[in-house]
Order: sequence, then structure tokens, then C-alpha cells
Amino acid sequence: MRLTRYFLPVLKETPSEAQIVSHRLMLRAGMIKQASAGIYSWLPLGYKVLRNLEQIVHEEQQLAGHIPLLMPTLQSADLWRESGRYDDYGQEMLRITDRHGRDMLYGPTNEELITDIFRSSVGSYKDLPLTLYHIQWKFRDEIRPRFGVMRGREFLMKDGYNFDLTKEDALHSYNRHLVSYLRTYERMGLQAIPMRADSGPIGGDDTHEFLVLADTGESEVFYDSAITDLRFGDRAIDYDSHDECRTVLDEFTSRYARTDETHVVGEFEAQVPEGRRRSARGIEVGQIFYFGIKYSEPLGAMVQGPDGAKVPVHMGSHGIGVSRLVGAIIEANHDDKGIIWPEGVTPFHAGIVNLRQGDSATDAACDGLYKALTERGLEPLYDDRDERAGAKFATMDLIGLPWRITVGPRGLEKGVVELTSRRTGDVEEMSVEAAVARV
RNA sequence: CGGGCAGUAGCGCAGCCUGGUAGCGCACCUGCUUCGGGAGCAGGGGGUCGGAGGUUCGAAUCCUCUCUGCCCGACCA
Repeated sequence: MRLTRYFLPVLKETPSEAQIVSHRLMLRAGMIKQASAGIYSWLPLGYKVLRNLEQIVHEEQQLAGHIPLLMPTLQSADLWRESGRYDDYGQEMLRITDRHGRDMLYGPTNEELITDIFRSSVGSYKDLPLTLYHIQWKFRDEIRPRFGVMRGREFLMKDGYNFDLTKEDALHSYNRHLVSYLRTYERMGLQAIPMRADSGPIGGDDTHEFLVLADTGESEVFYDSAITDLRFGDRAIDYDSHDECRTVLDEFTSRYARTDETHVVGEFEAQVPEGRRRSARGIEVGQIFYFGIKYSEPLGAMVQGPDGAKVPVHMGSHGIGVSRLVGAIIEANHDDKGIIWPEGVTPFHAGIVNLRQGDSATDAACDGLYKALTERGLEPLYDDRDERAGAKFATMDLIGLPWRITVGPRGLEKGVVELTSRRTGDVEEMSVEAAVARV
């Protein structure tokens, strides 16, 4: 993409409403614009990152055998009355009345809808196990939205629902999701630690939250520092294997790691040596639940088992806060100049800075570089504005692409361009070909 | 919802106390000069001062109401 043909409204100064670093940087980098309290438009650069995250989530979900679909944002109140949550959910649920006077709501979550889909089409244990998910906008009418996309009212969430015949199978689904989430976050360049948590309004027996450690996190967390050494890495996993998934879960959840809701000082001190006890702040970026027959029973999501008897299915749900993740990734990856995107989520792979726009040799070199990168399947952002170098460098630093290739007449005389790593700041001179190969 | 703060040009702000033709910096437009870390000079465009009432000869400024946003708390992915 050429910057002169793109829409990237960067700001030199920080809008006064932004308090935390991810919110400031997202506004300054032209990623989002607030539409109203807790509701944002995603401008091209922000939308690109959001789509990259969606893509990673889709790939990892489908790798684990989960099936994508798409449910609506607006739901009928009837289903929620059936499950008993219409009154329970309270003011946080945005209620709407349509022209016929029917009660509708902007979905804060989708257990009711998915269960309705399930019960109307599935009747046999032979159709199980089944895990359906979607990535869809949710609305929760927070009393006090804040921190930009980290705590908005409208937010993009991947939510998935598993249907299993037995509790044992449903717990495997739970474990499988934990493994899949570990992989998902690692691909995004994040360390998200699964912590025993409270189930909140979703309800259920077993639940873990995934937290990214960051000073600006809203949750207080307590953990064994040894847990931060764990990496899923590129190990192979058979998602159908109960044992393999269980082993990974044990590895990542056996050490003490809890949010303040479930923290117990006595257990913390008994289980963790003093030198490894940590308390910190964390951003919640996902949560998995096993809740058994809590929804399937009242909503009549039953299957016939091998013995012919109808039994309610065992269910779980799982969420990843996709839009929140954009903020969380920035909280975990920035410096005083701007964002530093992890390779897996960066909106563009490399920035090309033309130091002498209009100089035929420099322009030609940049065009060649652009073409070479594109042919390698990479997407460069070419700053071809007629601007001074300082302004171009500041923009590149702010929007945080992993690599910057600087092309100017002075270097071209020597046959070199500069390759700069955003993360380390290291600058190396090399040929155009070498730079293309390194990115 | 309790406590606090703020709405003046796209962004950051001054002006308000003490009423008298709405300003500054950045950004934007034009021209020239520049060009290796947010350029310089000259010229220019853009604001019913969040909204509604009121006081006054006259209101960004004083009074009342209201809307919106931000911070702390309680609540929540």
C-alpha cells in the first residue's frame, strides 16, 4: 500500500480523553475513532489488525475441529425468557423494542441462540461431539466504559459452544479449548496465562480466564512466577486425544495462578515458595467454561443416547475478546515512540521510507523494493509522501511495523538501503535484495 | 449510581474571575526555498465558543436547566 493512497490519520498530539497507553496509541496511529461512549469505528489500520486477529482465531479454531457459523447481533427476548436470563442479566443488557412492540436485545452472549440452533437440528448422540463458534459483535451496556477498546460497550468476541454426550467428553472439550487458546495467544505474540477464575453470570462448575500481564490490567492476579517460563511452542498436538490435551492442561494449570476473585492467601503461601510468589495486574483476554446442563436442560437441548433415552447434552462455552486483544497486544508491545507489532499480527510487514520523493533513482529503487516484497507475498507500506524524513520516521515508529527499509540517494550511491528493526532499533546497511530476503 | 473534572477550528490549548467584533500552536490550502530524524519564510481557509432558557444595550464570559466526555469508587469480558 502506498501511503498517499491510504487513509492513515495519525495524530501528533494525544486526544485528551485517552488515559492508558494502548488507547492513546490507537488514537494517534489512526486505528480507531470513538463514535460514542464505549463504541468505536475501526479505521483502516485498526481494522487490518482486527482482521488479522480474527484470521488467527479462525485458523486455530478450525485446527481444533471447531466449526464456524454466524449468529445475529439482535436477538429475540423470548429465548432469554426461556432460559431465565432475561431478568437476571440486568441493566447491562441493551433492550430494544421493534415496531411491532416485540422485545429484542443486542446480544451480550449467545448461549440461548446456539442452544436453540442445536435443539432444532440435533437429536442423536451420533451427531456429537459438536463445537460451533462464531466471531461476532457483542454489546454489554457497561456503566462506565473506558480504556478505549479494552473496555468498550460494543466489542468483537469469538464465542464458541461445545455439545457433548457426557461430562467426560465435555471436559475434554474444555481441555481442548485451553490448548487451542494457548496456541492462539502465542501466535499473537502474547503470553496469556490461564488462571482459575470466577464464573460470573455465565455460570458453571469449571472455568479459567486467560490473562496477559500488564500494569494497566483491570484484574489483580496472584501466581507462581515459574508459570511465566511455560511455552506451548511448536509442539504437535492431537486435539482428539483426551490424554494429550489433559497433559497440556495439567502442565499449564498445575501451578498457582488465580485472579483476586478466587485467590486464597493460605493456599498461595502453602503452594508457592516465597521467592516465586507474584502479585500483578492482568488483562483478561479470554475465558473458558464448563457448565454442564445449565442451558441444555431448561432449553430442552436433548439427544437420544444409545439406550434410546433422551438426555440433556453437556455444554461449555469459550470466549476470546478479539477487539480487546488489539489493546492488550499494544499494552504488552510498545515503547515511548509507539506501537511495536508482533510479526503475527502486524498490519503491514514492512515500511518503505523514500527519503527523496521525486528523485528518479530513489523513486525507482523504492518501486522495485515494493514489487519485490509484494512478490514474496509480503505487504509493504510505502511512505511515498513528499515529506521530510523525520516525519516519515515518526509515523513508522508510531504505527510500529516490524521492519523499516529506508531508501535514499546517499545510500543508493553505495548500493545499499537501511534495514531497521522496530523492536531492537538495530540499523543495518545492505543491498535491496538482502533487505527483501530478511524481512 | 455516588464523588470529582472538562466541553472554544481536525488535534492540543488560552480567553471566562473583572461581559464590549473569537485567539495561539500543530494539522490543512497556495507559493517559494528546503530535504538523511516531526523544515523555513510569506500568504490563506476553517469555529452559531456542546445545547436550551434567562439576566443585560450587549454573553464564550454571569445565572438556571440539560446533553456529552474523562477520572476515582461500586459493577463488569
